[in-house]
Amino acid sequence: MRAAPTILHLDMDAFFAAAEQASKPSLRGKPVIVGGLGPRGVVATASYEARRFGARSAMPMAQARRLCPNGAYLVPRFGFYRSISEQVMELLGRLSPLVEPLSLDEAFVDLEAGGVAWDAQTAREAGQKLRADILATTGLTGSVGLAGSKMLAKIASEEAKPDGLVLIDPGTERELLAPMPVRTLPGVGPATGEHLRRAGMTTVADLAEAGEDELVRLLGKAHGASLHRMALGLDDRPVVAERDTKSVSVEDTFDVDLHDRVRVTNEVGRLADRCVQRLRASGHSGRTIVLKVRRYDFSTLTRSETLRGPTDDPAVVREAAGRLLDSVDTTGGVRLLGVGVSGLADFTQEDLFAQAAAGEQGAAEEAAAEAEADPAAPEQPSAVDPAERRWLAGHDVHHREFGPGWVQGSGVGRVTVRFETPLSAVPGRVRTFRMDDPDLEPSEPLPLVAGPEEPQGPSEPLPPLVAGPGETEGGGTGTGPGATTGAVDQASSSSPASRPKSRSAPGRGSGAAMSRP
DNA sequence: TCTGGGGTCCTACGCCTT
DNA sequence: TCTGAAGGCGTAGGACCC
Repeated sequence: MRAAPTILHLDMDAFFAAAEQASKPSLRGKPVIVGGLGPRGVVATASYEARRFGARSAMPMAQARRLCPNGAYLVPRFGFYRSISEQVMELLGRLSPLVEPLSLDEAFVDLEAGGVAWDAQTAREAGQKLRADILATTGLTGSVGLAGSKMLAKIASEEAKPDGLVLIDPGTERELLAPMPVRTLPGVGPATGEHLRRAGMTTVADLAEAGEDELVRLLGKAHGASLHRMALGLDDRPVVAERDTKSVSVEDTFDVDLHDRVRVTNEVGRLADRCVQRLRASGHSGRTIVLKVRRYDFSTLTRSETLRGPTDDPAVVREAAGRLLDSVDTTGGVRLLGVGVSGLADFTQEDLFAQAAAGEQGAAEEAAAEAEADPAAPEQPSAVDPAERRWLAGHDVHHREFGPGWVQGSGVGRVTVRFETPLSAVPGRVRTFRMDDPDLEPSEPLPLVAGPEEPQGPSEPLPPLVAGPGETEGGGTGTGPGATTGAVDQASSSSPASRPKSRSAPGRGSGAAMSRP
């Protein structure tokens, strides 16, 4: 196989954290951790500075705080990240009609289909231009992998991180893959990795040598066969521009386990309503209702029910979810509940039987439920006082007197704001206000880079502020109940050039198969 | 002070139909 | 008419990914 390396994989570097650093000059060069800040939150993204302390994605937030006590801890702002992602995807769309987004910060592009690359040289040029365009448009860096297949392009972009480009020369794939750990291959997670390790296979070469039959015996037909092909460097999966949604679901983990059955029932109803809202927003209806329950001991079970026809009726979904809940024992406590709909259709085929079952509860109840459903709630599942909910760590605000800034911390009736914008040359000043200060309002994120005709942001620190009661220089009100972020000023800065992420030695120095420009 | 949220895919099993 | 095989469907759970 000597396919030209015209499959491009783009991976934005520490995307959420990098976006926050670009948005907040005072956080640049400092450890930033984005994720759930509740007692059961986990890390979504850690900046490279934070990774030097050991913070990693999917790590419990409490553990990250122990490892990196001086980091800045922020809640995700998905709307903000989505707007940046759209800019990036638009740049990818200029390269080819075949763009396959994997998430907000990752995508495959078939450069050959777009006619912008046909060999290693032209692919490399397209990749370099893309990285420059992304930096100019968003102010953020992305890493690019180029290879003849999706699997290898992804491995290449991983090797390129951060802020690099790696191209895998055709014909070198097997030699390159051989010494790599089995976990390098897509589809090999902790469980499969351990399974293979017990069978004596730790490298990709071990998988290739084991043969397809042995892998099928160990892992099953589909997984075993595909893994063997991957181990040989064979991957002919095409770049697919559009994928149909298969299911829609919502779930909440509660800060404290729920024991009250009535509360559990109410939460399931609330989740069902939220699920239907998203189902409708996506233009779908669905036949199969799924209830997910994670119990106090982290054991998870699902129950599902398939209706006679697809529905997007909240009352029908609520009823089905309620019936499913009836078959689940929740004594002992529930830490997570979820409601999903699968078996999607593009239209609503009214299920007369289900409608009839809904009975007279009908419209009034539905209207009440929809009114209750809080569109702002999804990113903040736990019930908090509305006055506090407005001041989530990291979110943008505007003060009538002091201008734009962001919430550095909140708690005990106060909110601490740092007044700076993405274009500020130096970190801005910090000031603390009462949570109900009428001059302070939430605001939309500001652009990360100056547009051609946009006015520059303050290039100097804001004028000295008269120190008022509660003013802090040190940052967040990280103590007391409800505190949502920690101070960052004491954090040691780190070199942006550092490469904190551990890199697998195999593959590097195993011949010149990979090349960084 | 362990372990989020939103997905996809695969496997296994029982039941039902052909 | 009975029986067994094959296959589709519904259900439940596990693994993986970002």
